[in-house]
Order: sequence, then C-alpha cells, then structure tokens
Amino acid sequence: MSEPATIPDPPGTTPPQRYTASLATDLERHWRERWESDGTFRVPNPGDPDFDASRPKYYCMDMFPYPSGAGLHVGHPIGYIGSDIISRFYRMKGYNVLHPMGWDAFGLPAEQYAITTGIHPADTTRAAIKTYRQQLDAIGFSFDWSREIATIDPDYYRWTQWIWLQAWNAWFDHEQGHARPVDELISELKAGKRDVEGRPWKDLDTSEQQAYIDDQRLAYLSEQVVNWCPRLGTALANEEVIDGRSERGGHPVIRKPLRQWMFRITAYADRLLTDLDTVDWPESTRTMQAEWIGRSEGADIEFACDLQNTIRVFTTRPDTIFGVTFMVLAPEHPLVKSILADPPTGMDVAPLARYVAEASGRADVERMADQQEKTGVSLGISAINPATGETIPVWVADYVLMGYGHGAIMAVPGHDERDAAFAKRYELKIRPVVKSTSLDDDTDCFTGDGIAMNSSGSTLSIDGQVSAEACNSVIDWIEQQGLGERRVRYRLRDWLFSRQRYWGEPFPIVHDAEGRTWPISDDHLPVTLPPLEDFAPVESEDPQPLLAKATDWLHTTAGEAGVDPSLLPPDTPVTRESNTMPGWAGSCWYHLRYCSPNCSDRFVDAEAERYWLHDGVDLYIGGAEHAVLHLLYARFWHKMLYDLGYVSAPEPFKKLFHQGLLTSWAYQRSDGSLVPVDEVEEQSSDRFIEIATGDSVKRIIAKMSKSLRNVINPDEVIETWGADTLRLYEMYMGPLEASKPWNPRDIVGVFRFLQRLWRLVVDEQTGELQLAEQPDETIERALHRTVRRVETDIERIAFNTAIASLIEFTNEATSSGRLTADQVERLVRIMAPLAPYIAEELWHRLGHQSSVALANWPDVDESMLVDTTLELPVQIKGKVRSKITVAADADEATIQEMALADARIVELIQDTPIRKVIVVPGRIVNIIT
RNA sequence: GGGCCCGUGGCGGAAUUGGCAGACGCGACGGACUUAAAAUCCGUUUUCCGAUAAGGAAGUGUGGGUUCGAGUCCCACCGGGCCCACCA
Repeated sequence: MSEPATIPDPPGTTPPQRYTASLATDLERHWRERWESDGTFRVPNPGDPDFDASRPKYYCMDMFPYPSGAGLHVGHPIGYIGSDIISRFYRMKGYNVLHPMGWDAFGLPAEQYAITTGIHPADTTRAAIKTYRQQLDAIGFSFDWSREIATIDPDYYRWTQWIWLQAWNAWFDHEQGHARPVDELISELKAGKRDVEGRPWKDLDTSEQQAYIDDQRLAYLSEQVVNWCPRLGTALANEEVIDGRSERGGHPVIRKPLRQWMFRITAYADRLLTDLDTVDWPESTRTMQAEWIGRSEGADIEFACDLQNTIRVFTTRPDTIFGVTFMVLAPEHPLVKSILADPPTGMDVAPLARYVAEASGRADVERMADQQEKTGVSLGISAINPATGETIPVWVADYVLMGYGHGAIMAVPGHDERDAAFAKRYELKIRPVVKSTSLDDDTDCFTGDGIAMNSSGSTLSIDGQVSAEACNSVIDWIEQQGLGERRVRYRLRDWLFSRQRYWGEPFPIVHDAEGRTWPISDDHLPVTLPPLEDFAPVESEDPQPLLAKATDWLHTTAGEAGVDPSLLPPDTPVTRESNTMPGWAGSCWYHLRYCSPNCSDRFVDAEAERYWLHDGVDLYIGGAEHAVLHLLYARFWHKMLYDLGYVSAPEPFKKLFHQGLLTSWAYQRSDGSLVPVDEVEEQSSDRFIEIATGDSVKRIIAKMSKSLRNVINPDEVIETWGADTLRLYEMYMGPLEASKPWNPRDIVGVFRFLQRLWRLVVDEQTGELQLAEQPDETIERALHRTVRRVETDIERIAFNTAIASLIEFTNEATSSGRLTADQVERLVRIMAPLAPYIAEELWHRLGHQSSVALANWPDVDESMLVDTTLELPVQIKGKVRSKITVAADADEATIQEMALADARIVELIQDTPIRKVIVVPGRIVNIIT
C-alpha cells in the first residue's frame, strides 16, 4: 500500500515521553493484556454473584462477521468501533452492558475454497477465526469474550437444530393469528373440534392423517419450482437471488422443480409488516422490508371455463372486470399440465408442449432480458367473463408467474401494460372500462384510478363509480354470486430452507422407507456433520445434496439416528436428511444465545433472556445489505419462538443502525478498466501514472476489494499510528451511517490531537504530570459544555462531532495553560469510549487503580452551561450588520431597544423609516426598513 | 419503469425546531524553532472588489416559490447513489 503522507516519529530525535506510535503501541499492549487478565468487560447475568440488579440493562450488538481467509480490512470494524463507543459510554453511565461478539462461520466461501484445495472448511474457518480475533483485539474492543459463540460449534448448532424442530412441531393457527404446537392441532382434530376440508379426522387413514399434519407444519417439505443455481450446486431462497443471479458469486439461476424444506414465513407476513411500526429502524430498511413483504388488497375471482373446470385468479383491480378479454396461465399451471396429459379431442398440443418446455428451462437472467417481449401460446380452451357473459380465450405465457397468486390472471389489456403488449402482439380484443379523470391523460392503456364505464349487460352496473368504490361493488357482487371473495395477498413467498451443500447445519430428521419423516429426539442432538473429503458438488441432472456422498452416515437405523423408540422401532432402517441448512440459520437466533452462551439444557436461559431481551436488543449495528435477508429471517424466528412461549418480546431488535461503506481510491484507465493501486504511481496530487504503460490514469473512489488491491489492513494502520488513532480516524471521517473514502493523508489530524492531549497533561521530557492548582473559570465552563456535547453526540451516534468538540476543548485548554487534576480526570473519562487506551493510561497515571472503563461518566453542572450574556447578530433586511451583547435573560423590548441604539445600526439606518423589528430572544434581531 | 435518499470551500465534513453558512480535521501558503530537514508550535486560508486595511458584493447542483429570514420548507429540472422490478 501507499506510504502514509507523513511519517511520524523518526527514531532518536523525539522527546522520550512524547505520544508516539511506539509509545502508543506499548501502552496499548499493556492495557489489552490487563483488561483480559482482569476480566474488565465480563458482564454478569441475573443470578450471578456479582450481578447488580439496580442498574438498567443495555444490550449493544454487532452483526457478527463471517471469518474469511482474507482477514479484516479497515472497513469491517467501522461498525464495531461505533458499537464499542456506545457500549463503553453506557457502561460508564451505570448500565449493565451486554456487548458480545461471535462468528457466523457456516457458509459457502469456505466450502468453495475446500473444493479447490481439499482443505476441510472447519480448518480454514478455525484459522480465519483466530486471525479475526487477533485483529479485533488489537483495536481495543470491550467485548465480553466469555460469551463468544461460533455457529459451527456443535454446542451451538445443536440448538439451531432444536429450534428448527420446534418449527417442525408447530403449525400456524390463522384464527388466533399465531403459531401453536402441532400436538394441539392433533388433539383438536381427534376431539372433532376441527376437520380436514370438511372430512372428519377419523375418516382419514393413517397416511392421510400424517400427510395432512406434515402439510400444516411451520417447517415442511414441499415439491416446488425453486431457484436452482447450477454453478453453486444448490437451491437458493428468493432473497438470495438478485436480478436472476445468485447473491453470492453472481451465477445464473434457473427455475427447477425440487422437493425442499420450507419455512412457512408467509403465515407471518401480516405481523412482520405491521410490527415494523414498533421498531426504531432506518426508514429505508423498514420500507425495503415492507416492499419485500408486498401487501396488496384485491379479490380472488373464479372464471368458469370448458372442461367443467374453473380458473381462479387474484386481482387488485376487480373494477376492471368488464375489461377482461382473455386469460393467461403460467406455463407451470396445473391446468396446463392436465391438458398436455389429456388433450381435448382434435387439439394439436405440440406448440403448447414446446412453449412450456422452453419456458421451464430458461434462466431468469434471460427471462428478464426480454421483458418487453411478451410471448405465449393459446391453450385451446375458453373461459367466460362472469361480468359480461362473454366467451374469452385462455392463453399460456411466461409473463405470468406460478409463484404469485394462483399462477393465472384475468387479462385487462385496456388497463394493464403487460396485458396490452400481449394483446397487441396476438391481436386480442382490447376494451377500455375506466376513464381517467384528468384531461391530459390520453394514453391508450390507462393504468391509474378513474371512473368506471362500459359496464352494462349484466346484473351488475358500476358506470360512473370511482375505482375504489367500483372495486367494492364488484367484490360484493362476486361474493353474492359465489364466484370469489375479498383477499389480501403478500408478495412474500415461503422461505426455501434447504441447501445441497456440505458446510451447514444438518437437519435433525430422518426418512423411512415409506417416505415418512421422523424427528431426532432432543437428547440425541446435535446431528453432527459427517466427515467428508471430497467437496465437489454432485454433478447430476437430478441435483443431489453433497451429504449423500457420506453413505455410511446417510443410511442408518432409527435407533442409531436417535428417533424416539415410541415413534419408530430402533431397528427400522432410515435415511438421514442430506440437505443442510442455509448460512442464515445460525444468525437467526444468535442474539438469544449471547444471553447465556454456555447454557446446556436450553437454547437460552429463561431468566437471562427475560433480563436482556424483554424489550429486544437496544442497539443493533450492521450493514444495510441484510435489509431483507438476515433481518427478515431473524425477525421471523424470533416471532415463532415468541408464539411458542420461548422468548419474551415479539421483536428481536429494538433499534437498528446501518454503518456506511468504507470506500478507497482506485485507478481507472481511459477505457474505463481498473488498475490495481500498487501498479500506479502518484506524480502529483492530480496526476497518476500506470507504471507498466506510462499512461495517465484517473483516480476514482471505489469499494475496497481484493481485485482492485485497494484494501487497507487495520494491522498496518495500528503499527504506524496506534489503535486509538485508527478508532478516532474511522469515527472522525464523517457520520457513521455515511459511505466515505479512506484518505491516508487525513489520519495524521487525529494523531496530532492525541499528541496534543498527551502533552497537555504529561511533560514530554520527564513523563511527569503537569497540572494546575486552581481551575480557570473559562476552561471550567468549556469543559462542562464539552462533557454535555460529547454525551449528547454519543447518544445520537454522531461520533465525528463528539471528537470535534474534544479537539476544540483540548486546543482551548492548551492555549490557556494547564488543567487541574480534577479537570484532566473528567477529560480523560469522556475520552475513554472513543480512545480507550490513552484514556486508561492517563487515568492510571492520575493515580487510579481500577479501569477508566468502569468509572462514572462525569456530571454536568447545568448552571455552568448558561452564559450570563450573549452576543446577538443584528440584521437589516436579513443581512448581518452588527452585533450586540445582551443579558441572557433580556426580554424582547430590551433587546430591540439595544439593537436600535447600536452605533453601527444608527449610522446605517439614519432616517430610513423602520417598518418592523423582529426579535427572536437568544437568536437574532432583524430590522425591516 | 416505480419508490427512497443525497448534491455545502482544493478535500473529508459542521450547521437541535427555518435564525451569524463553512465548526473540527486534512491540504496549501506564511512564520517560529533548527546548520538543515523531520517533528512540534503560531498565523492565514469560500470566491470576488478593495491595499494584506476599513468596508462591500456574491455564495450551499440549476430555475422558481413560501417567509422578516431558506443549506434547512414547497414545485420543476439536472447530476449521483440505493432498493424493487412481468407480483396481476
């Protein structure tokens, strides 16, 4: 990497006790070891001997890292520094602070690495964790490492599996709006309080009963069209597919029917949406989740068609029913399948078969590329528009998706652009039925709300009604006719939860020869990952999970696997589930495990959970890229556990904060391609040369990445400047939430500040403290103001301005002389959350034995914050012309009098008549002439 | 295509509810110390007119508006970013 702009402290020439990088490094190592051996940051749980129940709690949590082989770069810890400042601050404010850290250690990268190197993912992951831990420790975080967790520890994933089993053992009672144990459903069915689609429970045979129950579970097996990524050799959740490509790696994704484990997250759509109003989250993230859940109101409508069938559709615009001139089914629609299997006499199904086959094999990227091009084939049957009585054709087209609604639509080419494009291409009838109320809307396809027209010819007439009213009329009519009903639908789909990969949690379930599933009993958890040496994906037309390679492990008996003998005789041959859970599983509940990481008889100790999480995590800091992935999944798990009585709050994360991205310089050739940083020479501040070619390149700002070689390692920064400087610089760059560029030139600014602070207190020659006997009045007031500013800035997560206040105070104190011991103590304490090492060192030099991290935050004397007089600007017609000094409590009349008497104002106004004087006490005077 | 966010000196960025735009830091320039350099310290630093003064003018992407007063509120546009995207 490029050299720092200024090289601090050339050896041998500086005073022996100056705050230099080497002095910083020495004292940082010393305090790091001391904090560790003293257990300074260990926080007790309720019930522990040193627990203090009189203190309020503060749970401050980071999104834990995925430990990758590359190690940390300076962008990673930016959020951790923020959460550390907050944690240290609340600790000093007298809170019990839970500030834990752990490792999100299952996942694809380690496994991809294993495919090429043959090194077991466990080995690379353990090594990476060790590196990460060292790097994090150097920065001086106040994590309670006694609570460290890793999702790959069997003691951890045992409970991940256990929670999954709770979901498997639960169903969603839509009448009560929450999940309940499946046993309760079974007993209600047995007691005749419920039936199965009109049939009494006792009329079902055993396999029908089991199939019905399995279908009700929150974790269930389902054959459906999934996102299959051939390159990764696994199915992916919707949330993991971005623009038709895998979120990890950017590989194309196709649609493929597969039998997979699903989570019934859709049952929670409504609550996941409405509870967003109860959390203190960034607006943008709440919007993103709301849009992902995608609530829409409308109706289900049934259309009669040939073959004594009906086609059910969902529409948000029932008011346009008179404009329905054809229908369209998704290629995967069951009716399409049945027609292909048993075509009506005389129909040539070849074009249909061809179209369906083509559509099913296409990658989503291709489908998206030609979105404009609407293609389809006629299904060869017709339906009846119930409103007009008209016979309308039925088509098949891949712009209709099987995954939403019923996989079928009523097409309204007059008021829907997609239907319009399709109708034009295949010359289908278009009938407008909604008039725009605005005159300048003369599009031939009006999609907005308007006034209904052309609705004569049936028992229903809605002409003249505005859209909302017309919708209600149509829905009422449809319900009367028994053709359908009002419906709320969500865009959210059930969560595909199984992966065909190795490096994840195995499912605690087995399959018997009849295809039934049996859970592993709690005392046999965890189901540990079998050893494997070959990690290459199984190449097959019919995708196979990787664990199927572990044949000895795969085929076992019920007793061996740990199925309860009362369910299945121990010698029954069974096959283990060979899919694994996705990388998100472990992160869905780690906020719970931190409360009692060593609890061995429960996933979380109940009392600890009630204490730390009765109102959720107080502050959760992490990247915005998880807005609809981890953050949605974790909310879902938490709600599930809440319904089943295992946790005490409906939401896991009360306040959420996203740290911004750290960018760095990169270099670009004139053709737009990028040049690695180390292949560029800086000739002047605006001229950069690619060394190999001698061509001039442009400096741009880009995300830190290995390929650009513009990644900055925190270890190097700490070596050059010390960890306190790294912390301060990262926080001083700008607001924590903003994305901002790393500029090595700027680091020296905060380093100089620490040096000045040190020099203010310590004699650079002797190392003796230099203190004043008597406090200076002005400085004392400034200190009180600074304490207040720093505490309010830390509370509102504005560390950049907190540091600016500290710099300002230090400069002011330096130019006016010395501080008293008492003043230095207060200054050191308010520095402690931001620059903990230097604060700790000075605190001990002042004679303290215990850590400054455990000291109280200094009190502010409110009377020291108010000045007796203040200076007010006086404007004439909005331009500042003079300033007057008034008593702080002066009333409007007095201020006006003084302003008008001011010599400069008198001179400027002379005999100009004054029309008005605006006086805002404490702020401004504005004279209007 | 839809939704959301952001545009402030050479650079990173300040500016509680509309009330002195540019805090603080970097860089730059000048000075002190030094044989010299580094480090450190002091001063200047939005632009323009003016003399390096006094004083004045312009100024927060562009153009309008509301207001005694707009970086902040409203409308339109330009530029950048993020999210969603055949969701019926």
